[in-house]
Amino acid sequence: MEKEKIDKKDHILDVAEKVFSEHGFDGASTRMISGEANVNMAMLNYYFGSKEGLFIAVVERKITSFQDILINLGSTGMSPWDKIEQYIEIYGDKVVNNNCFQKLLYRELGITRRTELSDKLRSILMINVGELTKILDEGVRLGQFSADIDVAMVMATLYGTKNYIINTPLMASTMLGFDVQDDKMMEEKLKPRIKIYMKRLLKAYLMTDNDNTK
Amino acid sequence: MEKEKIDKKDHILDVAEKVFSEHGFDGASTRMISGEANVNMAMLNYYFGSKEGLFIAVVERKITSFQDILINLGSTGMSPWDKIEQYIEIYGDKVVNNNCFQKLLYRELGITRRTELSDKLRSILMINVGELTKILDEGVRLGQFSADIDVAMVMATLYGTKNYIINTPLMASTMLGFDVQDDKMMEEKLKPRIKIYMKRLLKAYLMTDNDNTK
DNA sequence: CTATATCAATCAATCGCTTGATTAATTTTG
DNA sequence: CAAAATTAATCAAGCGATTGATTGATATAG
Repeated sequence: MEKEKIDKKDHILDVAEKVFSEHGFDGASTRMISGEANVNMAMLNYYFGSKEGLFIAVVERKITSFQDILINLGSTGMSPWDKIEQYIEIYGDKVVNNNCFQKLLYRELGITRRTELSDKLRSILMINVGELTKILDEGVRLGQFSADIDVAMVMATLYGTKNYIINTPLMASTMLGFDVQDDKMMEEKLKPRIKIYMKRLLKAYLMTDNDNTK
Repeated sequence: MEKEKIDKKDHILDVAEKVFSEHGFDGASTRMISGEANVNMAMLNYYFGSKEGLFIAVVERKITSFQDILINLGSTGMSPWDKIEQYIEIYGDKVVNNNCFQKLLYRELGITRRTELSDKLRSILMINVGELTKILDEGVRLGQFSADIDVAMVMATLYGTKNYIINTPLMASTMLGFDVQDDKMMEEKLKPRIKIYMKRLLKAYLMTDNDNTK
């Protein structure tokens, strides 16, 4: 029973994650979620207290899977650039596998209100940001990266490029020429392409001397 | 009177654009909009038919201002790279001035349903995409850009980097070290920084030979 | 020049419906 | 039996939308 309870809660969270990511927090109704999960509507409140509680539970379940990805990366003996490549590898995989969560994460992060929730979401993402900053700064300090790189903007590019593809799949599919929402395509075509591209893009930017002729 | 009528509709559209971008389509209520615009709720339906009609009106009002930005760019005698630089200049300005619209545009574009609306939004954006593709292809053809660039991904980077900053201002502000939502900061610091960064980033990627050692 | 008719604009009131949440009763479990 | 889990029924609140009445300006008619 204890096991079943957990499984049931987990099942609800799976469904909620999907519905939230498809319709947004406001667009998704508790009836939608309970209906799709085949549970009574009252169970959502019974387990999670409220709709917002359910949403937070969805988010918090993912935290751990994101927290410890990059912690160890900083302490290895790799060169800064190798760390970046490794980061892109890990990040590329994570993105594809959790794209539905990523979508919901960044959509709600854009909403102006909901400060309590936004703070929680932001703190999760900031872990990755901080780790990446350290790597980039180290690269500059060691003279392996160009001295005048814009660290903050590099991260905006890394996260932004991924978000653009994940969050506006209809645009991305038209541009790329295949359906980025299709799981098979995603795994076989999108994932490697993102990785190759991001590596080349960052390598060119980080390791090219930018003469300031202007 | 005729003038006042137009101004009133325009005023409603201004308010609606702001409220929609802050709360999303579902999160914004017609009462919110009519209240903030100081008009009777029924006026929204009287003028625009429905909530969705109002939303579409907000979007369509912007179309023209986006359509003809880049049309002429393709037909000038400039080199592909100069066109790209010019594109970044124009795009950078547009972004800052219409960031609230951009936000609402991409948020709703991410929603899976709403096909009618998404199609309209997508068609607007595709105009820019097509123009930029032509420029990049031309650069490759003329041998000024590296032959193995990923055109689609370059565009995802261009649009995605901007979107990341605009759509997740709380993240971007933390990373950049100043409030990207502040109009003054936006104009004086963000705008030039985006332009400089994007030019360097694209220049490095487009004009660096990418050896495929792997 | 009045008087009448027409029309877009505006309003308060209210419609039917959905929302998130709660209740009280029932079933399941240990 | 007692506790936990589950259910159907119900709640007030808020939603988008519609209604019928009213306004004031303009056009028409006598």
